[in-house]
Amino acid sequence: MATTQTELSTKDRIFMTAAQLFGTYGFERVSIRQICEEVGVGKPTLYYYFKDKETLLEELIDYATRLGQKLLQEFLNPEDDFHHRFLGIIRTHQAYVKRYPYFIRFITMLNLSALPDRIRQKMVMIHRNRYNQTRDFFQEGIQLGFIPREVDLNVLIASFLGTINQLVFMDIFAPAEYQFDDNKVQHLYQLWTQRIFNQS
Amino acid sequence: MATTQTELSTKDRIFMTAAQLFGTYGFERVSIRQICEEVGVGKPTLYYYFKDKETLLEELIDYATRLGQKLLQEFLNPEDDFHHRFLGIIRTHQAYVKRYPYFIRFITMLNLSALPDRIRQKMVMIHRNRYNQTRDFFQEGIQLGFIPREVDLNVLIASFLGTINQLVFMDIFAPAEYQFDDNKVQHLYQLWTQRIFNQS
Amino acid sequence: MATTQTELSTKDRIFMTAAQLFGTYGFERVSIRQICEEVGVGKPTLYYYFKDKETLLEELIDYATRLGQKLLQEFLNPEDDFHHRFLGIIRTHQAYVKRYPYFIRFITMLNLSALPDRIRQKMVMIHRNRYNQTRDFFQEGIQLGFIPREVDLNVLIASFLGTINQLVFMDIFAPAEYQFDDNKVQHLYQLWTQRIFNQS
Amino acid sequence: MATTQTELSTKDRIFMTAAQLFGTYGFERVSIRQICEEVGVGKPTLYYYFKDKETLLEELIDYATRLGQKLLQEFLNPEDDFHHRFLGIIRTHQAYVKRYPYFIRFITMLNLSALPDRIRQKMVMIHRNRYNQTRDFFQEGIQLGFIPREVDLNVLIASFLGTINQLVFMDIFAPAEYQFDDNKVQHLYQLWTQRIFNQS
DNA sequence: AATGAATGAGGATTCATTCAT
DNA sequence: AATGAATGAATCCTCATTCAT
Repeated sequence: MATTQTELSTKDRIFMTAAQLFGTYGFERVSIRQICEEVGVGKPTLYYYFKDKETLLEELIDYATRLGQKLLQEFLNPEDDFHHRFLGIIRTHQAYVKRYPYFIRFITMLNLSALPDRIRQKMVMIHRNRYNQTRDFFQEGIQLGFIPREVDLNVLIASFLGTINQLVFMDIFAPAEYQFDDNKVQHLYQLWTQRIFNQS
Repeated sequence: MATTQTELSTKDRIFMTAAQLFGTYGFERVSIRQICEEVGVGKPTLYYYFKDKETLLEELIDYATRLGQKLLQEFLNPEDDFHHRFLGIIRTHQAYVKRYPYFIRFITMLNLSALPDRIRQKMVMIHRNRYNQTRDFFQEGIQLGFIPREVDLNVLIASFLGTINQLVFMDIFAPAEYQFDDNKVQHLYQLWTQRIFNQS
Repeated sequence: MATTQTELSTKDRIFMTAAQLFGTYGFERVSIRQICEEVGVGKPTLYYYFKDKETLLEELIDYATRLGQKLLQEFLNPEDDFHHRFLGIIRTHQAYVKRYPYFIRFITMLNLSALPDRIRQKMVMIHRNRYNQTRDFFQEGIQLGFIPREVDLNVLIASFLGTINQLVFMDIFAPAEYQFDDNKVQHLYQLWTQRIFNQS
Repeated sequence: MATTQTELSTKDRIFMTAAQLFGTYGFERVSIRQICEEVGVGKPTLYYYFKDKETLLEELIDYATRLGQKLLQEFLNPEDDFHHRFLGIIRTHQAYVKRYPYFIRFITMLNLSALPDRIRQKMVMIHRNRYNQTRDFFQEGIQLGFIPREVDLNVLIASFLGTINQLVFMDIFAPAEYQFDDNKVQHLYQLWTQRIFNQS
């Protein structure tokens, strides 16, 4: 019995369905029953693979995080110059939106306040890491002279992360009107390199 | 028995407590029982004032929206020049964070995907309005020559809204580290006026 | 609307039904649903009166304990002489069996090993208290010269408590054959006073 | 690979683990999963050896019963005189407690009321047999003149069985304080031979 | 002799909501 | 304006058990 590439194991089907449903309706509004019905298995099957609902969510978050890291490795070459790496970061996010629409939706729609405590703290850590990585990157930009010293670092980070988040959000939210496409990537890149960063 | 300014009616106590709890734990994770226990009334009392949980949420959203509109009127003088109005918009958001921390928390933390349909559509409208208002404002900026024509309007809007959202989010979320204070307002204003907008 | 003496409140009906069912099938084998169906109320009604299943059990134990204490006060006059008090203790147990057959069954059939931890510890305390009270009583008997000094106190206590327990158990268990009746009380009393205790 | 005396077959390991767990937590509170995890095998393995949970329990009971019978044969010599046989019966129980603490715990803690019907009836038979054997023994004692005729036979049986049960219970339950040791055996024997039985 | 994967039935508990008072 | 008592429907989760391998 040959298994084609697109045939998913029961566990993976549960995984994907959960990502989709959590991303669509939110963690609280999706019941175990709903997931199992969608997948076409009994509830105990889900519990065979995942300790509980919270753990399922946690594994999804870990998976989504790993996806992001892989993309980052793909698009961010440490040996590139500052501008190229900046572009790489933007492209990473765009690629996430385009390649894994379910997972970006899932992770974007996760509302901190509506999560169990343990998960909430995990998400806090993830946000913090992203913030710190961005800070380190921009600090290097300052030292390299690409970023004017009078610009407030925190405001700059908020501007970058906020903008990316917003573009992702709009793509997810109203894809008919606002695609996070190459055009947007280019314009965003130009806005920063030609306006915000110093011209060498 | 005199009623001092700080004594709230039962209805208002329910209202405020709900805002606080929804903002802290999310709509789904707060039960009617929890609200009533916090307020110290029986559940039928809540239902005396609000048709159901959804309606309570809706009224909270309306109220939060009205708060925002009032602040906008206070900080945005239509007769001011473009730059001042731009600053006014930033200040409106900052004022919201500082004056009504419960409500900004409540409205920011509302997860689009986790809401009942009717409410969800209401939120969609609110987001859309905010987007359109921002677009109109920037279009005026383009016509007035403050904004370079080669900048993509959608990217610009995403940059502005996303940045503001991010600053609000950080203030709510890690107030010890990232206050949305006057300093941030100034730096954000300078970033846009000195870098992004054209220098006249 | 006159309420006769035998009409029980919903809470009391739940209480009594639970005692009966727990006594008959054991704590674990009785479901909340079963209790509610028997009483004719919905499950949330039970939870309105009792925090959870464990608490219901605990309140039943407390109630059964209080019943026993009341009976002890009725049958054990501290001013009586040693022999009469000894008889009083036996009579207390007999009265429990006859007056509150549901509760004696309930409390007798509670198996230590099959209980939630907290309840288990509570039962341990109850057993210990009963043991200590019996020990104090017999120690007085030793000092008064009714009990020969060469008898081991622990063995004596075990003999007394064990015998009483066995008589109760048999009455509950095979009431058709072994009633814990006045006849049994008399014979037990005579066995101890004429054989085990010293003859003055 | 040599199998030493202490290495148990998988079936025996399941058997012993079940005895221990049932004795500790009660039949109902121990799940098949728990047993299998403790033993380190999958659930189907258990079902390979035992038809179902009820059967497992039944086999355990049979085994425990056989253990008791063997001990009885060891300690009760039919050719001994009445007093020695009486001592033998006490010693049998003591030996059970000391040699097979798991099984005595298991069998003592089995709650009649909380068992499946078939098992319950089996236990009823076991209790009844024990009662009848004790009755036969004491009846012989009456005929032999060791037991005064005015003593009620049922009360006497209840006294003996109840006392033994209580001593076992205390040993199981609070082994630090009340060991069913040789000292207890001696004192119990003396209490009956010197006080309750006739002095020849 | 043993297992990974699956299931139907049922467990305790909580939800938003309502009725009579 | 407020409450005590009650409910149907849903929640997450676990149970004993089985099938194909």
